[in-house]
Amino acid sequence: MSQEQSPSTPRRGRPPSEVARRKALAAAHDILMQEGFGRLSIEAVAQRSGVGKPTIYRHWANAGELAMAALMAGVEEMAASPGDTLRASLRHQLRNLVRAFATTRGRQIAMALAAADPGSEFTRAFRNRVILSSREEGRRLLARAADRCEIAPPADIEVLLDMIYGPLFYRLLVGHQPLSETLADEIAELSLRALAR
Amino acid sequence: MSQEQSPSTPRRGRPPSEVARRKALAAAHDILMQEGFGRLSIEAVAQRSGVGKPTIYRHWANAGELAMAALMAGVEEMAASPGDTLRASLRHQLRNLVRAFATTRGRQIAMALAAADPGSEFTRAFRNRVILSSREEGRRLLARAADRCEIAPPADIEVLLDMIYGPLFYRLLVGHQPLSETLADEIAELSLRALAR
Amino acid sequence: MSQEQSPSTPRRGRPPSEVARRKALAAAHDILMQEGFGRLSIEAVAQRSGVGKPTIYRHWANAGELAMAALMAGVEEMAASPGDTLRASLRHQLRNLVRAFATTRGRQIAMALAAADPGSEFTRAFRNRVILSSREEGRRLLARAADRCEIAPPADIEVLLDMIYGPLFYRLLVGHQPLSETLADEIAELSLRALAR
Amino acid sequence: MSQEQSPSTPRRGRPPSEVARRKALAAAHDILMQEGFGRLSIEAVAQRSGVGKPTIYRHWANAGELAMAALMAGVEEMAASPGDTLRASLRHQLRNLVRAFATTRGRQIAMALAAADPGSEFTRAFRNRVILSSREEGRRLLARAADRCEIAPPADIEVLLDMIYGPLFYRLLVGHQPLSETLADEIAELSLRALAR
DNA sequence: ATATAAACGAGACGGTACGTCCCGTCTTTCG
DNA sequence: CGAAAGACGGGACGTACCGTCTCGTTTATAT
Repeated sequence: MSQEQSPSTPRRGRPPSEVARRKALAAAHDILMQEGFGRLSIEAVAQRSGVGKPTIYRHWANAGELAMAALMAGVEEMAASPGDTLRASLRHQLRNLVRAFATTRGRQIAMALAAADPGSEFTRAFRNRVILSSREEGRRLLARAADRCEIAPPADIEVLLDMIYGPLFYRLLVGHQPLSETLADEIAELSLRALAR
Repeated sequence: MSQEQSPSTPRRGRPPSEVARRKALAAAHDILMQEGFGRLSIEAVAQRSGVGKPTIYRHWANAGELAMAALMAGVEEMAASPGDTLRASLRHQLRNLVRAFATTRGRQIAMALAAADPGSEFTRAFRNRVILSSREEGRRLLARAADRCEIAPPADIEVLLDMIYGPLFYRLLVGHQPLSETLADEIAELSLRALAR
Repeated sequence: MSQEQSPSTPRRGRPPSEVARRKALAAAHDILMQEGFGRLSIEAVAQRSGVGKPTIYRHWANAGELAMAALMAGVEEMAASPGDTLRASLRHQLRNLVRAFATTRGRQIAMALAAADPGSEFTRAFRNRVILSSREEGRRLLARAADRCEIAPPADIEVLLDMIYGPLFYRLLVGHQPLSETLADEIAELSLRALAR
Repeated sequence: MSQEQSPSTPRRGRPPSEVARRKALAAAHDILMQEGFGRLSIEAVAQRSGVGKPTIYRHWANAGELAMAALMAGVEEMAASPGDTLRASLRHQLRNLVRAFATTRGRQIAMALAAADPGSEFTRAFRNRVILSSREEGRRLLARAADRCEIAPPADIEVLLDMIYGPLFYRLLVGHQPLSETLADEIAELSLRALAR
């Protein structure tokens, strides 16, 4: 993995393919952050990274996939949200999410998702890892709270989850209101009220 | 339609052709429905409509704006949702929305919005007319219900509105669950529970 | 009082504006001198002169004709070349021609002629007034010299004239040698030698 | 970068396709002959030849250069003009030239030259190969004749050459007289008279 | 005096072509 | 062999002008 190279002979031998892959991803990420999704082209990535276009096409089918790959790379799996009560852990998770998405990257993630071929395998992976992982974490939080008899088991947990996590993407996409900590706290509050026995 | 002339504008020269504008919009709409947002190019619209490219550019700055205009044109202002109770009228509105967005046009609307320049005047108009008009109608419904003392005045109405209308766009964009009537009904139910005094 | 009418037309309505015609010509001339023949467009002339495009098209059929008109306007009919002998008058005329064509306008004249529709009435007029008038003057000079018995009447005067005036356009168009006074003098000299009895 | 290879074979990457180049040239030539210089557009050449526009622009900077290249391609270097005397060889060469230029191609050559950027490298090459090569051949003929003591060495050979070859382009461009064999013969005759000792 | 009518400027129209960018594919050379 | 470099046929971009066509506005006669 780490092909240590002597600094005096930088271009000796053929660079490993993993290096090319990473250079392409890094260049794609830079372009996304600096110029936006609309300016991300295979051509530009090849030029900026020094990786050949055919090599890029060997890894990703089109610019959309490359964008999703670049955006996925930077996402660390959201750690389980700590907290003694459902309120506390939900608040904690939502605040993290708001912080994560109220950035340039957040906007690019939404655009990449909207532009992606909805049926593609790659899109599904991106959706699960980047968009729906928090929703699944939320499902676990609710299940644990129900186990603790902190709440009644919700009738339609899918809709409830969408009401918790949907507003974030709604605001991110539509932009009528900012992604703020208040939003996170208030969603947690209202969700709990809807679950009150 | 409106023959009113701005009194300040003397309007020299040949006036823009309403016919050309409509032909371009119709062609754009057809392409969106038949081939999708990604295939909507000014070139294709010009060819299909018989309208010259410069004329199209005189009306819209790029393909995104043209798409939004075409999608906006078909949207009739959502009529005030009837119903004696908040529950009834909210259910009615949400079912209408679900029906409206669970279509090809719905998907195209989401993609157009995601791809649009967020700061543009045109984007703002599209957002307000197509995306946020239902949200404003919901605000009116809630206000009337509070007036009738049917519910307590909600603490943070903005977040509540996002929890009502956000899930629709969340599902539309992410596609993890279908836009169904059950969703509409369940959102209405849970929202009311969160508002219970 | 004066019931005088043009015999052919009663001339109702507003007469064509001589001012507009002149403004267009002046603007065309300026563009030719400053930017060259290739940049002369009806659009640019309309913009620079403040004259409407249709008005320009009422006077000239295309940019080429307008260019020729503008170039013709500045050409004063070459006065009869003075001189006691053929040598003197030919030298005088050729020096004048060299001076006239070794300018920006000279180059534009050649380009306008090359680009013009060879069969057009306008082109013929331009050719006769701007290009061939000097050749006709040369014909007169030769005839007069023959009358004076200064030279023998040339066998093929057309070819001789082309050998006198052709080199100017050859150098103008091809640019392999400059248009200089030496050229003028040498042409006169060699022509006389060819005519020596 | 410092490891610059020998200039003979430095070529990395896919080499330019000679086939594409030739197809473009052939299409350009056809258009010139059938429709004329004014109708030669890069677009039309791309369409007719099946070569992509960017590929055409990789070879030639604009339609003018492409036209010159197409016109140059068909010109076989004028073989040395045979003949025992200067009169014979000059006559022979001029008759060939007249025949070569009294065609559609001849007219297109004149127009291409007039429209070309006079300073461009390409224009210079065209001028030398197509326009001035005959003039250089004429210089050689005259030098040889002077060596043979057939004529006196001319005082200003440049002007003499222009008087020999200028009339052809003069007639070609202005069109007041046809390019005929008589012209060729008469030019030869008059030139010799001017050179008579 | 007041129509009437022609020419005016402005400017939008359907087009053609421009020259550029990027697509995704393909050759070729090199390490 | 795999990866770089880079040309290829394509297609769309957004712009410049083309030459034509309304518009509403002068400007001159002809009623």
